[in-house]
Amino acid sequence: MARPREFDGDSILDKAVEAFRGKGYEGTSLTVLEKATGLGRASLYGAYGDKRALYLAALRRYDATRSLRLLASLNEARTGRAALECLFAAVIGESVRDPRGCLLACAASERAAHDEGVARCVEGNRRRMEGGLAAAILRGRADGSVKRRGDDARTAARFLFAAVLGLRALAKAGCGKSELEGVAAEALRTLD
Amino acid sequence: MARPREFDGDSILDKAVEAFRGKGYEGTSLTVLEKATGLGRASLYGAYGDKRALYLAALRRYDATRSLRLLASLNEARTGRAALECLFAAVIGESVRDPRGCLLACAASERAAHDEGVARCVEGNRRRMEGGLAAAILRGRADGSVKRRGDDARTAARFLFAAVLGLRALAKAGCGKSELEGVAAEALRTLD
DNA sequence: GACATTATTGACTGATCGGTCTATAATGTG
DNA sequence: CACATTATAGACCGATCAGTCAATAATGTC
Repeated sequence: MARPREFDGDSILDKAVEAFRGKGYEGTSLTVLEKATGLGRASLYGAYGDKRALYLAALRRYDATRSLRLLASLNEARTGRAALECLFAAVIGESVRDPRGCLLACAASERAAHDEGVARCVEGNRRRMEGGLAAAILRGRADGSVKRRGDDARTAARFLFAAVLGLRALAKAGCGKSELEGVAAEALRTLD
Repeated sequence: MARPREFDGDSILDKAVEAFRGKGYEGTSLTVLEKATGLGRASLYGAYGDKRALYLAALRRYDATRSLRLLASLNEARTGRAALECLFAAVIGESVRDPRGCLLACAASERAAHDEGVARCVEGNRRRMEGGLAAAILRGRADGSVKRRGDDARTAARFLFAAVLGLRALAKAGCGKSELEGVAAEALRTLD
């Protein structure tokens, strides 16, 4: 047998995520990634291949942890409507707290147009988010907390996802918490 | 007197905009910018100072032309409501046509968090857009094409701007035209 | 404990980065 | 036409980029 890895792959990816969130793909050098992860360059290359692969792995890890946690929280609230309100509140809190924003959103903006792997990851995240939001809307219709039944839940869910992305972008454009809350309230009003 | 410039500043900035839209600030080298603008490096430095200043000038130029044109078109439609519908249709067409997306949105995502000048430009654009959208909403209320009067026009306008940003982000996440149109329709429904 | 195998470290590579410098060209003024 | 001034072109700069390599360290198997 050979010498075993000295690190845990996921915790390294979590550190890489934090590094990439700071300055994006092009703006984050391997020297920075070495310092952030505490690993030598050759270890990173041995484990992930090259910078692009490391970025993709970090992106998938980010998607797997943060976005799934967001979706899981949808099932904790008492009603479908309350779940959606919680999600918007969480997104706003996050956006206000950390000006670097969502790695998936940054990846979409910076790289989706010319990196197939990033595009696929971003699209997969969108579909999963839409699915979770649609489920919450259907639950709300069933428990009476979501009155509107006019259009199909998938479109309504896609609209809410657009609102989430819009909120994140607004935060980058200097909107404060109370303004974001007003926008979220307006978006949620479409459920009435 | 001295030797005159051989180029027109604005048309150079337009070319720089196209270059930066391709790969962002960090991903666009001065060699690429030389090729895109047709100018030598020293000319670019003489005219704009450094890369960051050139980027900022290109961003302001982009804001001054494209965003103002978008706002001006708001005044051409017959009703306030029609103006807003046109604007959403224009944004969707643009997003579907060009996968690189809006330079202001990219700048916000990539650089607003650590570049004061970019942050100011992005915020200024947001305020101007919100102002234009609020005016269209008020016009719609006056001509009867916008029924809803519940909340203040500024918040409604900010919501619509978030929807525009959300649509652009959705396009990057692989949404097709018809899906974007569904989302835009949902957003405009808040005016009823 | 010798061996095969893999991880780690840190020096090293050529390429490219943003930015500068020098030499030359082009202008209006006197 | 000489001059002061500024623009242009292209060579050049040190720094940094992503990626590689050779030497060493750590493991399980036999």
